[in-house]
Parts: sequence; C-alpha cells; structure tokens
Amino acid sequence: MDQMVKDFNVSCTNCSLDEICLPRGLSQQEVENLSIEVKSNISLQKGDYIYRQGDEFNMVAAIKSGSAKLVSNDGAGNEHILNVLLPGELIGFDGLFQNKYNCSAIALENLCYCVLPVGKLEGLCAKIPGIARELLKHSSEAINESQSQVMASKSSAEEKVAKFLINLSDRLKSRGYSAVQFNICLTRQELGEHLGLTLETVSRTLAQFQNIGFLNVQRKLIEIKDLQGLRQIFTA
Amino acid sequence: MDQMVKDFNVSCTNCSLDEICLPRGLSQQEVENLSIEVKSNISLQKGDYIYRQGDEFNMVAAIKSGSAKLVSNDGAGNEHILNVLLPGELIGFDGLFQNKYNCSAIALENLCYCVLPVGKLEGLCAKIPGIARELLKHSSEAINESQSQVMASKSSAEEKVAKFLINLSDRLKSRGYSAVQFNICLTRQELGEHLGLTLETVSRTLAQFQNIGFLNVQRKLIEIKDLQGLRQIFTA
DNA sequence: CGTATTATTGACTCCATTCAAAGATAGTGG
DNA sequence: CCACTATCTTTGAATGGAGTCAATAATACG
Repeated sequence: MDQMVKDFNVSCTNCSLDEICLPRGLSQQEVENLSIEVKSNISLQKGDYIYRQGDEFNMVAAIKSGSAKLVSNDGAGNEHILNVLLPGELIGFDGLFQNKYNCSAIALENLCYCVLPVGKLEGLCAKIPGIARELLKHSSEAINESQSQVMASKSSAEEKVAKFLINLSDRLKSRGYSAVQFNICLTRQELGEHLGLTLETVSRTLAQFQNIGFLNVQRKLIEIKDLQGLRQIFTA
Repeated sequence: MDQMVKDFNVSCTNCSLDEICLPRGLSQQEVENLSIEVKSNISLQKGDYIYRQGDEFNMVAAIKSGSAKLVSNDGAGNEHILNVLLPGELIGFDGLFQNKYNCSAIALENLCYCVLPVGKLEGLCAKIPGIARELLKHSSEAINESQSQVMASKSSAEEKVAKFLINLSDRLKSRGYSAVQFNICLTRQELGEHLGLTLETVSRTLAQFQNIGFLNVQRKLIEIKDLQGLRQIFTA
C-alpha cells in the first residue's frame, strides 16, 4: 500500500533543541520553512573543524550534540579560546562582517551539528518575517556574551574560574544536563587560554576550590559541591 | 511662484557618513526608504545619556558628530567602559537580545546622533532587502570588536595602551580626522576602566611612551610622533 | 582667587607568571 | 599484561608587573 514516506532526518520541526536554537521565536509555519533549508546532523570527531579562521563565510551552524570551542589566533602567535559551545548554540555570526570567519570552531568531543547555508539567508529573511529578528537576537546575545567576558577579564583568578564554572553549570542545566556534575572537555592549558590565565594558575585555583569544599575535581570531571559558595566568590 | 519645499533635515541620502554608517551597503533607493524612518540630528551635551543600561530597547542610534562611551555596570559596583564611539558608528544592538540595553551610552563631548526606532525595524527588513544584511553585518562587526577586546585583555599595560591609541588613530583617519593628533575625551580613570588598568598605570605608560619619543602627551591631547614604533609594541 | 577635579610620581605590596621538577593518566605496541 | 611514551596535571620556589597607598602638582571652573 502506497504511503507517504516520512523524512527521517531530524529537522527543526521536531528537534528537541528548538527552544534554545534558532527556531525559538518563530511560529510553527516559520520553523517548517526554515527546516527545509537546514542541513542537519553532520557529525564530527574530537579535534575536527566545523570551520577555520579565515575561511570564507558560508554558513551559520548550530551545535546539536557534543561541545566545541571557538579559537582565535591574533597573528602574533597567541591563541585565545573565545568560547565553549553547547548543544543548541549557534556559531558563525562573527563571519558576517568581513565575509570570512574570525575564529575557528573545533569539536571538543564527538559532535553533531546543523548548517544554515549563507546563500539561503537573504531569501529566508524575505520569506520568513521573524527570521531576521531571531538572527539579530542571536547576534546580540553573542555581543552580550563577549562584553561580559571583557568585564570578567579584569577580575581575579578565583573569580574567573568560578564564573566559568557557574556559567557552564547554568547553561548545562538549561539544556537538561546535570548542573553539578559535568566534564569540562578542556585541558588546564585550554582553560587558561580561555580565561586569560596560565595552566598552573588554573590548576592551583581548582585545587584551592577543592580544598575549601566547593568542588570535587578529578581531572576534567567536575562536581560542584557548593554552588552557593562558588557564586559568592564574585557576588561578594 | 509655488515651488517644492526641500526638507533641510540632513538625512541619510545626503549624509557625509553614509559610507561608514548604516547605509553603506544599500542602494540609493534603499537609502531613501531608510532615510524616511530615521530621525536625524538630535543633539546632546557632555555627560548626557543616549540611553541607559536597563532601559527598554527602543532604537538603534548612529553617532553623527562628537564621541560617546559605552558603560556597563556589572551589578557588583564595577564599571567598565566597553567602547568609545566615533561618528558613523552604530550603537544599541546589545539591546536586541533581552529587549533592554545592556549598557549606557554617554556623550563624551557635545554630540549629534540619529535614531532608527525599533518599531520600524521589522517593517524595514521586509521592505528593504539589504537592510537585514546590513544590520547583521553591523552586529557581526560589534562581535568581532568585542572579541578582539577579549584577546587584548590578556596583554601587558604597554600593549593595551598602544593598541587603544592605534585603534583610535585608525578609526579617526578613516573618518577624515587627523590620525596623529587627537583629543581622547577620556580621563586616565576612564582609560583605565576601558583597558582594565588603574589610572596610575595608564599615566605611567603614557609618560613612558612620551619618554621613548612615541608620543607627545598633554593631558587629553595626544600627538603620535612614531606610529610605527607604537605599532611594533604589539606586533613584535 | 579658591576649590574640585584630574594627573603625576614614588615606595611598597601582592597576585599571577615563570621556571622547574615530579606525579598521574591514557594510549600504544610488543 | 606490562613497559614505554606522550600528554596532562600538580606542586614548589622565585620573580616581576601592575595594583595600592600616599603625597604632590597641574589644570579647570565657579
């Protein structure tokens, strides 16, 4: 018996991340229109690139599972980890300005992501009323995020590490993961590159938090034992 | 004799800043459509607010003359100057995400600006094909700017001050002002709040640059005597 | 002219870096 | 399974750059 064949590709319309990803502010009809243009579930292994700094800007991507890092090289040989990305988060907006990516996106573990090709963007903005607003909103979120990082850069090592852990915890929680136990997929070196500290200082600060009783640290596995205490480090 | 009365309001169509401001990527027809919605030439005095942190997001603004600073308060009493704004630069995108401004914009001297009301935005995006792209591009530029500030925050006091001066010099030059002599409208305190340094360190670093022969410093008036030398501080 | 604000300069302190060494863990191949 | 290696992490000691505290100087402003 003939039957309509359902497309089994996970699309935006039935994605569990639709509340935190691009579709969050769109109507069901709009999401369906968006869904058609999105290439979903591309998978990568640890260390693989989603895109490279300097590459021509050709897509905006959404992390579907796993995590990634945004790495920027300033030309003088210094690498900085701009951000760590979790499922539902969008990347690539930095490439719009000069039509090439301003940083590299690299998988920190096995990872799936979706792609919105840049060629479809202008058409989508015309066809889907809400999409321009949502894209701008996501950009605005990225601006806010960068700005709070700039502000955090003035603070002490303890505050930096505490803020990073709390921020990660909050974001994991809002995605349905445990807020108190998680794997930071970064080495101490990478944590340092993200926070503007040396790897030794990161190590010492984590050890200190463990001694106080705020954390249990086993290499990359972090257990937050006193979220409140950790929070007070930078609200005090 | 009856004659068409020309509107003498300076509008986007005949603004000298059209190559660096919002209209930069739009066709003449598109700029005319944009121009209708833009309220131009609002003037302020030193210290006045363009908008305040926490205010409802209701417009994107473009500096027309004079300069402004973006100030963010982190709630723990720390103020940070996110950026200094020059003619032709757009502000307010940070407000899109949460529908309220993430920082305050304050005039550093007598200042004129134009306003694009947020209510007109969605309509404009639909009516003017290029406008969504241009807005996104400006957001992307803001992201890139913030990201390079994050990276710069790791560097030494000398590098920070040198980068700030070079950056300002470049932007002034592209706007037709002198690249080698200008008035930084910020106090040492404010410079410090922008660069993540104390006012004393800023003062000492400027004095040092003067001793080397890179600068002539007379309070807020800066003369760059050796742009090349200044540049080498952070390219070396 | 007097006051408030802003800027400079010096001496001392402290936090994070640097340098160094040793320990822990994961992965590989015999 | 163990040995071997590479990578990552921890910890200690010494150093240094920017912060802090304090006093003075220069400028702006009513």
